[in-house]
Amino acid sequence: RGDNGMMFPDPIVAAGPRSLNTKEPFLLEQSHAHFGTPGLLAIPEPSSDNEGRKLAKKKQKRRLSREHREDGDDRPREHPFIVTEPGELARGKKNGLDYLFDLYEQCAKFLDVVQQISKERGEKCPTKVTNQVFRHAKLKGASYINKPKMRHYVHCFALHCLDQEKSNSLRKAFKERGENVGAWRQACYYPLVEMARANGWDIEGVFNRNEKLRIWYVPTKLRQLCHSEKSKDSDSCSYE
Amino acid sequence: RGDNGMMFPDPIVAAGPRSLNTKEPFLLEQSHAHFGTPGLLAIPEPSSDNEGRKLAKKKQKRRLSREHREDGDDRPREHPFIVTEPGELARGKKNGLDYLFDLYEQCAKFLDVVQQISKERGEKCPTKVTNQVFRHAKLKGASYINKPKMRHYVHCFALHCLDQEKSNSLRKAFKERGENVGAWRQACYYPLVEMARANGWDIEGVFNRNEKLRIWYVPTKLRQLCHSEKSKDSDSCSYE
DNA sequence: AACCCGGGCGACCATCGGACGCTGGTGCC
DNA sequence: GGCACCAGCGTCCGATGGTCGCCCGGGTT
Repeated sequence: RGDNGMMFPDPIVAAGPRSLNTKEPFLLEQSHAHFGTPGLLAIPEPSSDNEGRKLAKKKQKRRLSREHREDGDDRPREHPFIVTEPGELARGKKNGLDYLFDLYEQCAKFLDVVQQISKERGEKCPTKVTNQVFRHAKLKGASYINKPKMRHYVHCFALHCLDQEKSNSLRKAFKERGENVGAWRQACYYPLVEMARANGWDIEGVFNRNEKLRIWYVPTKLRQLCHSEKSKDSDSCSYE
Repeated sequence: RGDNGMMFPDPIVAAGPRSLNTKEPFLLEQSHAHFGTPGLLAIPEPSSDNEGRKLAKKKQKRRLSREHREDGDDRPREHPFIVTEPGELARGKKNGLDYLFDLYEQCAKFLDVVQQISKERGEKCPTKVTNQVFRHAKLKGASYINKPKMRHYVHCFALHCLDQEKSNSLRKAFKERGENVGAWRQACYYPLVEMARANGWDIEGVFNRNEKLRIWYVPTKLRQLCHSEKSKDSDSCSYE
């Protein structure tokens, strides 16, 4: 279970020092100034502004941003994932699946931090990995984490959490066959659908019952897959 | 506890038959045509369109809508609430607080229906009273239910759920003093803040632990109130 | 009838969850 | 070096939660 050695290539600083981080309010002083008697109702903090958000000049058709990238922060994209078996380090300019799954753990940690902060500030406390968490991760320098990527592989991580055994053998099989990441990713759906079937088709519940999965939204595709399989089942024994 | 007699004026049809409801897909046929082997992945239902949504020509600056209301559906606004004591029927063109609280029960029933439907369709299942629920209520003819109103009085309903006793006496007191609804509404915050204090300031938890409250979002104002009261507390015994 | 108080709820807004597809990195020949 | 493949993730989109304040109903004078 303790598979968190230094087997990962990328700059995993995981919530490193509050580096290049402009304007983090971070528990800005704001109490200490209680107003009059009905002060209970005189709520201050009008612009609590959850962690540095953008909102700056966003309507200027950011169409152009792609071409010339004037500024110097031109981060190269992450290396693509390849199918690796458990414990295997990816060779060349690739990332392995252990690293992929570690990203999910990192997100969980970022969520913890965000929850802590929002609790201290008396704000709504997220129970899932939300935009806010991705924003926070980026702010803390984990620029290699982003929403589309994490959402893309959620169900793969789900299989990894729910049936380590099956997940591992699937990885091995697909690696041997020389399949690409896309194929492996697709294949991860099937065992999960079976798991849902065994649990009365309550895929939401399957996620929620698992400590690490609870914080991830059930992917639409997986939910739909479960739904159509369920319909297929009840079709064959029609008029139940 | 069984305060659901026919003491309410409005047309409570509550979730009537699937009436004037254009294009309800409702479990549209879509299996039966399993594609090739990887057919499990060929998900149809591209436009599931959760219950009749509007989206029609919305960007035509509906600024003008208020003036002339051309069409005939000019529904008059609901009668204002007045402070009534438990069991008291409001006189004149007013609505009483028992009726207000009944509205919350009706929303709960609408949520049930929406959950049932979304489960049948294999869609995301709401756990709270969302926009979708309000939309459904309107669709079913409960046009007297609307989001701003329900959100406005949530904390009053919360007090009613969590401490019937205190809620009742507050109503009596404010009625006697001839206070208006706004004043009563404001007063409802204080007992709730005390309840939060007694529960480690976890107002979210207080809501979630109550069967009927669980489905309502904690109002921002209440959360902020709890937060500033908590800070006030820890201030006085500084450096704890 | 005229006035003013107070509150119902239409309409708006920032942000959210979700998804597509362009761009360009990568390995192979 | 050139090319074809494929996947990372910037960017967009409809819908959401949340709120403000306009408009007008209603009681009073």
